[in-house]
Amino acid sequence: MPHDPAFQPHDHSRCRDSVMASARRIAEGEGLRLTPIRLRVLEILAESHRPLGAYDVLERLAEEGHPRQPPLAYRALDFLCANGLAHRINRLNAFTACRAPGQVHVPSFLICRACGRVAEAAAPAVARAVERLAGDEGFVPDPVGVEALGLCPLCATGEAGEAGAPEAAAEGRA
Amino acid sequence: MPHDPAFQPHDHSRCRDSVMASARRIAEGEGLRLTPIRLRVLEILAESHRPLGAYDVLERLAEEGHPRQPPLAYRALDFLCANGLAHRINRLNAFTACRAPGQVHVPSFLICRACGRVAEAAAPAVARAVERLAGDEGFVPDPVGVEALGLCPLCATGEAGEAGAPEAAAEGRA
DNA sequence: AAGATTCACGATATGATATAACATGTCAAC
DNA sequence: GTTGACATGTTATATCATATCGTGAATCTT
Repeated sequence: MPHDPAFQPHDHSRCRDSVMASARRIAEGEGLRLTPIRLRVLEILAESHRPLGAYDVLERLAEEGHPRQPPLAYRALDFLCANGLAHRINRLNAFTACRAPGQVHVPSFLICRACGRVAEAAAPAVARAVERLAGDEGFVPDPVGVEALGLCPLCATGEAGEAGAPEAAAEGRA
Repeated sequence: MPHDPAFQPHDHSRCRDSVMASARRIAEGEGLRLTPIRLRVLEILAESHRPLGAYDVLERLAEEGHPRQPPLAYRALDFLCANGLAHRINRLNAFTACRAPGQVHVPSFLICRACGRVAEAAAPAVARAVERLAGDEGFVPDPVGVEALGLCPLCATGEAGEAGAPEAAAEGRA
């Protein structure tokens, strides 16, 4: 049972640092321009295992002295998503840092509807199942991920209280 | 190769009628109140194989003399979705009539990014793959469907022109 | 180094999607 | 015929996203 760190207590600063290090490495390799704002936005996303809305990100930026203008956040988020450093979760209109940049290209998400945390996983079996389904219809699918709502291990067992884990209040959108 | 009707030329009035008949049957069976507005909204959705935004629906209602107030559309859409007569496609912020009400409870969608048409299919293999993935994490998923973007048979082969099928202009959002 | 090019960012405005809140109407049960 | 449940009317606002144009900094070219 390889519990995803997102659903276990752990040291956030470590996974944030790991995300940032990967991002820098990848940006270097691909010649991406990781400007201060883009870096900071990625860091903001990486500091939480809960997806953040564009306006949540904007709010943080504003607190740090940036102008409170939506394009500021959307541009950075679009850039990060386009380059595989972050993902958009349509179901939530929200964004999350990619936890395995450069590796997982078609992420699936497990979204806890109680505490809001999200785990990212490669799900080749899901993609295969979709391709089989699509093939029957003559449909040619782009790479497919899935956004699965449900209960994370902590909330399912009530260990952490379903209303939200201790870190909930401090960590982004409820 | 059981091509989905959504991706083949066919008589829309027939599938609309079939959807409406099923809806009435189900509503009767479950004691749902299919009011005129709800019926009309379902019919509007059923007349197209392209999903419609809430404001598209609202526009049609307005043309028919209803007030142009968002809650009018959202209430009907929410009702239809809650009772399995329509589905929301998060990826598009749009709605589509359920093509198999009472049968498919966890629909997957094949969304053509060229012509905008959407086919609905049961995809138990997808759900199983997600459940397996989730199980590894101790995550308990709600029933899962997938919203797969790609090219439908017509657009993939260029048979119908990728800019949109003949019916495109007449039928809802581009 | 000067000029050209590219692209990130600043700034304003607006568009698109969705819901809160409260009032009114309708119908059926009792 | 009153009550209660629920659908709808109405106003206002919240939330999410993009168009557009100007400015400035970095890089490229010569």
